[in-house]
Amino acid sequence: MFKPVSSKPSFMELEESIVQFWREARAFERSLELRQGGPMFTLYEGPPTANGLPGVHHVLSRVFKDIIPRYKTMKGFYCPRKGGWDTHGLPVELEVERELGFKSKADIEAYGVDRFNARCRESVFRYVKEWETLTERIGFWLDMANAYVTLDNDYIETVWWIINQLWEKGLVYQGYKVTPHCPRCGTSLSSHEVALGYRDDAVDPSVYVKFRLTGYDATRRARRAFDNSFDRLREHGEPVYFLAWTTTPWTLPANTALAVSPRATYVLVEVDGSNGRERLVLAEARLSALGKEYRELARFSGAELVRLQYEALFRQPDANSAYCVVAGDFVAMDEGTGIVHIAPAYGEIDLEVGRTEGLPLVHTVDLQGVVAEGLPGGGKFVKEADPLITEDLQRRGLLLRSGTITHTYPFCWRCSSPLLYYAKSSWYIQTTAVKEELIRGNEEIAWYPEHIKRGRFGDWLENNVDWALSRERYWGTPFPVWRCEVCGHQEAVISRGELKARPGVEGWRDDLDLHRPYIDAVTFSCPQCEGRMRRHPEVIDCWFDSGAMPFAQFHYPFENHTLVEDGRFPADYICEAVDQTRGWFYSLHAISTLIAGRPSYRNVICLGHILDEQGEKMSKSKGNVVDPWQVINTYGADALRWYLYTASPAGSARRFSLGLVGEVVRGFFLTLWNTYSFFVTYASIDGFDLWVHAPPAGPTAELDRWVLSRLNRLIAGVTEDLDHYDPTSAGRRIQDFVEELSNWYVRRSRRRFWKSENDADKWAAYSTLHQCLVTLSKLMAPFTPFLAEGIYRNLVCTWDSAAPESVHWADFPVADARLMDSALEEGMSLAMRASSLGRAARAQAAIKVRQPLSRALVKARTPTEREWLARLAHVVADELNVKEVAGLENEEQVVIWQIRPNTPVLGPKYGAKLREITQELAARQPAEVAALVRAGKPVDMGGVSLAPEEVLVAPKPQPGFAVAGEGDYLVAVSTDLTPALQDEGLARELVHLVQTMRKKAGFELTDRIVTYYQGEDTLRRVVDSFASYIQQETLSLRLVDGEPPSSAFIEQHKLDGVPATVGVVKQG
RNA sequence: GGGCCAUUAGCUCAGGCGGUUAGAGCACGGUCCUGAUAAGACCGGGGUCCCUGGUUCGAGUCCAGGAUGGCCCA
Repeated sequence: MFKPVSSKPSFMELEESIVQFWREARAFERSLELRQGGPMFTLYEGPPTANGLPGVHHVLSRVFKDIIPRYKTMKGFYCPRKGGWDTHGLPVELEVERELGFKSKADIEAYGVDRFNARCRESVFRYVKEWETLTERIGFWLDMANAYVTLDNDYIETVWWIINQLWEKGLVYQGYKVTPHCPRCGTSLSSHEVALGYRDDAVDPSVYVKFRLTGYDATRRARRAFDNSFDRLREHGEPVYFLAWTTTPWTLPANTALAVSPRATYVLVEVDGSNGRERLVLAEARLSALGKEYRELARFSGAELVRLQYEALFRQPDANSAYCVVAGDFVAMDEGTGIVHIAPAYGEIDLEVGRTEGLPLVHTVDLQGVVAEGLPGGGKFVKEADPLITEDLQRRGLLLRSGTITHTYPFCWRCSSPLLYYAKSSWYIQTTAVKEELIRGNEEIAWYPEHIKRGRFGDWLENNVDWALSRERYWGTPFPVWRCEVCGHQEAVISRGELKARPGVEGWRDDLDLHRPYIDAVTFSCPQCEGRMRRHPEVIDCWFDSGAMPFAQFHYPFENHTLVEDGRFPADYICEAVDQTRGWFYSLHAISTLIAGRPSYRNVICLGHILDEQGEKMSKSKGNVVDPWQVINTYGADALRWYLYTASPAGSARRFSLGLVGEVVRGFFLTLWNTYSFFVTYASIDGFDLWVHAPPAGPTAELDRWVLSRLNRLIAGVTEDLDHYDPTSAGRRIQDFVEELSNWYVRRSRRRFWKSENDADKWAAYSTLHQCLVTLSKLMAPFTPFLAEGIYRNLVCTWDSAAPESVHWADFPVADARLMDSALEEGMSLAMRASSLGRAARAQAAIKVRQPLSRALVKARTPTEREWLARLAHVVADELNVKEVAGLENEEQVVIWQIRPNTPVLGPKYGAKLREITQELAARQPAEVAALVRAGKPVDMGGVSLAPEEVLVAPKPQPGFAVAGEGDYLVAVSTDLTPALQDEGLARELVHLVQTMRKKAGFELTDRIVTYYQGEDTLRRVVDSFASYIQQETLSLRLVDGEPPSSAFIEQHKLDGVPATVGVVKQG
């Protein structure tokens, strides 16, 4: 019937055999086919890049992606899951560059863009086999055979279509913007890339520079208001300098303005300088920046300084432009001098100021970060030029002081070059145009954990800036805008077909790879003049690729144009780690809002990161990465999955180590497995047959009704949790149930399984346990698909040929409210507590449980509890090995309250009087004092009133009892041993001994034996009076008083001090 | 510098709306139980509930400020 189950399972072997079964049975495909026609449930796979090996953090997101569709499938949904691979982007290029030993873009050009991109294309699938193997082994059901690939021409074509749509709406523009630029990689970095490279310990120069006051811009200066500030500044002597501060001296040659806070107070001070006394202007709040003594000469508001002019630090080609002071609300008073140096080419705010003030934009550094010739440090990289520029200023007396500062500064996350904020022309998508829609759409998305919605993601949307789309690189989706080299006319191409059909097209082939350099060669005639249209050479941000996947994975709208109507858009569920808030979560949201005007996903689990044992982020550079295979090969994929689901909530960072996964196996899997193995073993021995023995009308035994009530409550709880995308709570519930099932239901039911009569009660027990285990396998199927499958197939498919062959094809259990009985559950919980306290009482009296006792008394709190106690008395009696369980009305029956003064408290308070109080207290009626104290009332002692905490009350068992209490509960066991009880104890001792010997002798569970014994009269008497009990328990056909044959397994023992020789012999 | 999250026993984590003596598992020590169990039961040691202040009759829980860590943004 059931296949035998080892009590020492190898989860690895089980899992591998199930991988095999799934392959042969096409289990995943069938699970889809069976639900075809059901409501659609869509998962979007956030595509990984296969140019590196998968780590534990990838397993984390993959198993969380897996569990929800598995659950939904069992709930009747049709859940196709299309895989995907992300293949473009700077990281890929950098990896290849490193392999080739390249140092700059020039190396790539020299090597050949075609060869370079070919290597990129190869590298992104380098580990695809490893990814596929691991994906299958961890039980992530995903259609990898039809995975989308971002480098496919079809995929690129959809991206082109999207950009064309935005182009037509006027949302794509080219603008000057200051972007974080990597001088080595030669490209701008997206904000999410910049975020990867901040360092808190960047050491940079800190220089205080003097700008010499020369005059004021009379043309634009309001005549009456401030016309005397120039004179007032000069009246104490010249020269006068504005003092500004910077950490990037290399930007000083590009300075075209100084900014002050219009509302702040500025002061003119006199200090000792390199050339004697000199006069400086700076904010009053920043006087400490001088670092030396000063004498205040005059005060000005910031507004009074506006439009004053100063001498450029370095001679510039257009030095006739005004170098003047401007007002800026951004000027802060927590660092620097309150006067901010403005270089519009090298700062975001600077550029903005330049725009509003009409300042010239001067580039003094090229895109490789090399300073222009003719300037100090000319021909050198900016960081090498910094000290040379500083020295030059020093020599010319324009430096107040210089030093270094340790602060936070961004570096290129891949090559570690310091990023330069650099104004250059770039393509943008005007996402700010749909900011309100982005925010409104976010309201429709359910985030888990919820705080991400209004917090991290919501804030990000509130602070939305236009998406910098273009990258001056090679390996990426080519930017689909062509420009006429004669008249400058520009167009965004929609598709391959449209491009091919352009008049005068050259360089086109039907099998053209749309990547660079091939697409660069495609030109066509300008529709507006005689010129030729050439493509802008940029590629696009690879985040745009990933965000385009809802459409591009189906080559929409060129194919699958019904995907919105048929439910493939939007996704019901996506899941990635929290770092994707600004990555994929955003790119998906932005693109679908721009294109479809609505969000592309309804539910998101946003995972926390995996940390190592020390709580540090796992990273290759730290070398603390745990290889998932090590975990799988030690404990199995299900153990890893279970740990990831249940150890901490999905959104929390979780510490990870091999040992923690091991605890899952020991604490949970083995408990479940042993219950399962127990069932199979005994059901097989007894010939339990569900067709014949399952009770027709459901269980009647209290224990069965109890466990089924618990089971149905579990089903309801797990369903609710999973409906709310909370596998963690669901898993913990399951864990708690398994604990109860094993340590209460099975333990309490052992007698029922072992008894020799095959009555209805026995079959009910088997049937109930079977039902629990099968239901558990279904509940656990989304969590631990292998273990669940193994248990299910053995418990169901072995006898029911009509049942689904895989648990993953089965329906998820539905809770039956009629089977839930909360009163019974509470009653049983009381029985458990009484048993636990009773055992504690026995332990206190040092009487082992094997020794029967006459009775236990239990004090309950309410009449209802007393009633339940009466009904479940047999359970408690059996558990405690007592003949009778009765209610306890009056505690004094079993307990004497001992009263002591709390001397450490009373001593300091009453001093010498304490002796008197002690005597008086001893004279009082203990029960009366105890009642007062336990009720929290003071004890009045003629003149002195003792507070409850000043009197210690300790229960002491009455002679003949042992007690244990907790809260208002109290359990007492009678410790009086009658000769009859002692004999029975001895009988049980003997049974235990024989059982142990059977085990030692290596007998099978069902072997019948003959037991020989030799000893004193006591022994003989006990064996005689308990013969049938002993025979039944030990499966002894006969109990023989006499010497065992030499073939017997024989041991000498002392049973409660009574010497005995016992032998056991197997009987055929 | 700003935002979000976290901080409870050696470790991993629970602790709806504020309520009396703050819990579980693992680990540790002891005792017991066991013919399903690699398990289980009982007892014990182990706590500044991150800190400070506030609200309240009462704060692990609410509020403010701060510290530390993680993530994100600058």
